[in-house]
Amino acid sequence: MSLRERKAARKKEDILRSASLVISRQGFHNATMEDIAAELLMTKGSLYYYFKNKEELLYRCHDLILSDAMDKLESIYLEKISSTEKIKKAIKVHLDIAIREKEIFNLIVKPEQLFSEAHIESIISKRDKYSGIFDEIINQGVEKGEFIIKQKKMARMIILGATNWIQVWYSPEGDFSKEEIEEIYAEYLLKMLV
Amino acid sequence: MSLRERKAARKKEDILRSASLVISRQGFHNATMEDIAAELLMTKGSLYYYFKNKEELLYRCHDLILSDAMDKLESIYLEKISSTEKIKKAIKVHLDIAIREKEIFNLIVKPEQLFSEAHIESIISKRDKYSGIFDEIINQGVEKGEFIIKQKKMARMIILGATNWIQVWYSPEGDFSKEEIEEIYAEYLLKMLV
Amino acid sequence: MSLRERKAARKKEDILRSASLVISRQGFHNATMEDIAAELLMTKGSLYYYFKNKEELLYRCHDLILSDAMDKLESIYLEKISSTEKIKKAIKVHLDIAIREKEIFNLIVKPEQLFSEAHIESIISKRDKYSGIFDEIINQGVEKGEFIIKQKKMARMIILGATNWIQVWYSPEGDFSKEEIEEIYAEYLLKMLV
Amino acid sequence: MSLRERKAARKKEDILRSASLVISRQGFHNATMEDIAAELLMTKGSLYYYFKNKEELLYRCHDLILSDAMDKLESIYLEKISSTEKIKKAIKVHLDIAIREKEIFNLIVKPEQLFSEAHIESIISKRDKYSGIFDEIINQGVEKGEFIIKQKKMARMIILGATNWIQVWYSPEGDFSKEEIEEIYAEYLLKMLV
DNA sequence: CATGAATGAGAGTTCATTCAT
DNA sequence: AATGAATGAACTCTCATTCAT
Repeated sequence: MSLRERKAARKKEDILRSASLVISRQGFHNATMEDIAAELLMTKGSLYYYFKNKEELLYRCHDLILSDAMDKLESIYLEKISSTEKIKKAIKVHLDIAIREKEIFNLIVKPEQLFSEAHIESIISKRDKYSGIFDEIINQGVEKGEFIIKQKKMARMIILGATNWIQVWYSPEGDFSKEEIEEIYAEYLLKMLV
Repeated sequence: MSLRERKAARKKEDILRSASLVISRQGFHNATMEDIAAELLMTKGSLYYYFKNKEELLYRCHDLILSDAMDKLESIYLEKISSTEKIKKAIKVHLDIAIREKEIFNLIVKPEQLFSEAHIESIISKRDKYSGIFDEIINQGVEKGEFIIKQKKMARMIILGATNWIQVWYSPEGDFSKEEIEEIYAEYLLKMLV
Repeated sequence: MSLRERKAARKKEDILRSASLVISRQGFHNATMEDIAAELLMTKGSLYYYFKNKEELLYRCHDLILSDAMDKLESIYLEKISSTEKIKKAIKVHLDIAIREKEIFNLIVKPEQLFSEAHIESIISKRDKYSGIFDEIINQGVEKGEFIIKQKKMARMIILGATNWIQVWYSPEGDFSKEEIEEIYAEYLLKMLV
Repeated sequence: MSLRERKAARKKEDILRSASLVISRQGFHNATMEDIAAELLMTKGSLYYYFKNKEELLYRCHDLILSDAMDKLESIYLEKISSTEKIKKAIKVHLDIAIREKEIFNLIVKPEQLFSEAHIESIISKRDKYSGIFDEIINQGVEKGEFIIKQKKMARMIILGATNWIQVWYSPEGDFSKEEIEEIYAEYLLKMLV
């Protein structure tokens, strides 16, 4: 990759970061291209130099965060620790991202309302892959006898639902630190599995 | 209430129902005033006779559903049954509404993005009141020794998060009936409390 | 048709007329929706109440003029006169329209550049039908021995080309009146056929 | 002319050729500076080194082709052949260019829509000069008794109109070869003059 | 010389809202 | 009470043009 290309790649990332920020603040539907550009002191026209349209930009945004989440989750999955530890760590990581990227994470919820067919498939498949790791961890735990749960899919849904919800109420100024919250969530959700 | 007023009240309800329907189908951001009117074979201009603007309409819509949920929840709260039974019933009722009114329920999640300051306070207070009943049920359970849980608020958050999330994946064509799902959810979430 | 509908139909026609005018003045590519609306003292948004988008509006515009031309041409075709008279009259009518609706007539030339697949077929078929009447007149003339020409299609092309071209140079202030020009064109082009 | 200047001149020609190509393919209104540059594997910014803006480029493009046509037409005019032969040759040459440079030739039709006042005069004067040669040929033919036609200007208009029109329908895959078409056109249009 | 990047004006389109009838 | 019609602001997107490097 040449210097030029690296610069362009960096700029693209900057834009995605800016987009994430604006979206987190205003929600996607209220985030205009102008807003996103303004955040970077650019003009909206310039965005189109890097992304062919708004959907593409949003898609990349979404993809970036989901990929990042995937990486973290996968490396937990590969660790040599008990399933109990794995699910706890997974919950914490998921909470962490859900707090940081709240709006983007919401895109994962209803991609149909925002993305056209061109992207929807890829998004859903990535989302399923992500959930799949949770399933795997739960499966292993059940096999090893660490977890006692019959409806494994449902348990995963409960876990993801509960953790995603955190965006709604979490505030850095709250009574508990992020770490404390993560610890409690992990502990409580684990009670459900054992 | 005069006949005329009763007629108008009835019409307002019709509109709210129609709005709920359209919003559930398309999401709010994709539900135009025209869509809502069309559902009732009206024209969008007429809606403004009953509601002063779109936000007002959406607010009433939201309010209606939340009030309905409140009523159901309160009557459960007042029943003479164990806290365990109460929380189970509450979870089931909440799931029921979340499934039926998925899009409207989303409004509860982030009212700031849609509602202006005129309504936001009322919405949040109603939402808090609703959550408060869950808190009460949990509190009573703990006091009576039915539940063993320290972070009661957090537990409530987990319960509401998990149940709200159901809209994302529930489909009438799925492997489980709505009743089965409700049963499993109630059972699993209860494990967390005891 | 109710009064309302008649009014709306009339308005649509007004818009088409306005569009024709603006297009004649500025060419389609330079005719914006705003220009067209301004001609009628409307705002561009209103146009969308009557036509779903610019292409649709342009298509209707084009269709109106071509249909009108068709009617005139067909009635000439059905007259009980010699082929010589018919082709003369046809040429005059065509010149007449070409002068009046110069830009719109140009649409007939290159529909591909402006219309999407939704309309292109209908346009081409109408255009072909129009040319077809010229062909018929020529055919009949040849059969009856009035015309002596081998390449009938080519002759038709020459006639239409020559007459369409008139938009380029005709001016009401020129040396000849429109009627004189039509007479001369008809006479000269006829020489080619006999 | 220095080496540098010669190089620049050559490049300018390349650009004009490329522009002609792109315009022929897409029409001017759909031919962007980017398209033209891409054809030469350049970036659009570079075009501005050679031409001060798009209009200038288009003007030169147009000028090049018209000058070329002029040259060919003039040399025919100077040949020692009958007026009949001259007009035939002129028609064929004109058809040839009209087919090859269809879109550019269209510019000749309505320069007002594309060119600003800075160029319009020069374009019209060149166009008139071009037409003037046709007039001259016709004049000579009439003087020599080869042609019998009163409205000479009108006859020239018919000829140019008919021949320009060929762009609309000519296709290399058609029933007739280009040469056959040219022959027929020349023959038929001549019938009008004699 | 050439390019990558940025700009800004303007286009088409959507939609909540208003209002005379 | 209801509607048809009109409006205007906001949005996405395009593209000729500029300019530092």
